[in-house]
Amino acid sequence: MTDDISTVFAALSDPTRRRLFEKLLEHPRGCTATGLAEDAPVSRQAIVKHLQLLAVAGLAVARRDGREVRYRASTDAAEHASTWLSTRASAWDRRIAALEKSVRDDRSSRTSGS
Amino acid sequence: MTDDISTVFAALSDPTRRRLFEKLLEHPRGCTATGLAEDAPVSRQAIVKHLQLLAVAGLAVARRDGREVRYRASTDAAEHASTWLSTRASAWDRRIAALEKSVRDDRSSRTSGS
DNA sequence: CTTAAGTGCAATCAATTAGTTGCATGATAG
DNA sequence: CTATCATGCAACTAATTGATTGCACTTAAG
Repeated sequence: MTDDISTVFAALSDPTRRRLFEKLLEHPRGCTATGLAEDAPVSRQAIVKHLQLLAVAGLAVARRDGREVRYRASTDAAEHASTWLSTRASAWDRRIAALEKSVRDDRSSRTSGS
Repeated sequence: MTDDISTVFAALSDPTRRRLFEKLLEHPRGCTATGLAEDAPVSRQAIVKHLQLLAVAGLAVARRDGREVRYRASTDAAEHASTWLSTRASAWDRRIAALEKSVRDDRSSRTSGS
């Protein structure tokens, strides 16, 4: 799972982490782990680990500011993953269309041949 | 993780599963677990479990055909996840633009006020 | 300086997960 | 019918993961 896109999908597969990511998206100035832990049902340490995972995945960036660490969202990885998905979805659509066309062609050639 | 989109991201977070998904995308007619296991480094049972996870996530559909079960790709879940990501990425872009604008406005008002 | 707030590190724990193996079941070709 | 091929089911293992707790470190505030 040391793969690049694997870490992005893994990070997003956890609801707590998705909620954190969305919290970060709402606050362009960034959030601290302690602040986020205040209205979360889990401990600060759990939040910290989630934020670090988001950072490793490229979905968040950490920056030290005095005695606090502010995490802010980063959308490059999200866009990359989104593209990965939509590329494959449309490749599938093309293949399905080609398959249906070949079925039609096959049927019409057999019809004309008989 | 019983969440809907969680299962999609979790399914895609595993490289073996992504490779299977891409194999399915290449074969509109579908593949069997046994066939896929032939050129995979893991056992048939491992493949079956991965395919079942893909199916639960909505990335694949299983259909019985005689004594074999053919799995074929399904892109609804992929498109849903892709949209989830791109929606948030663009929301972030809007917020950043608004923040930068407010910073500009604040600076110009202070400049004109002094 | 002393205190308190925010963070970092490490050990621990329960649950989940990717993988294996062995055997049972079901459908098809001779 | 029988042999065979593709699945299905179940038990088991090792590694990973989400979460906790306790304590040490650093920075700002009184």
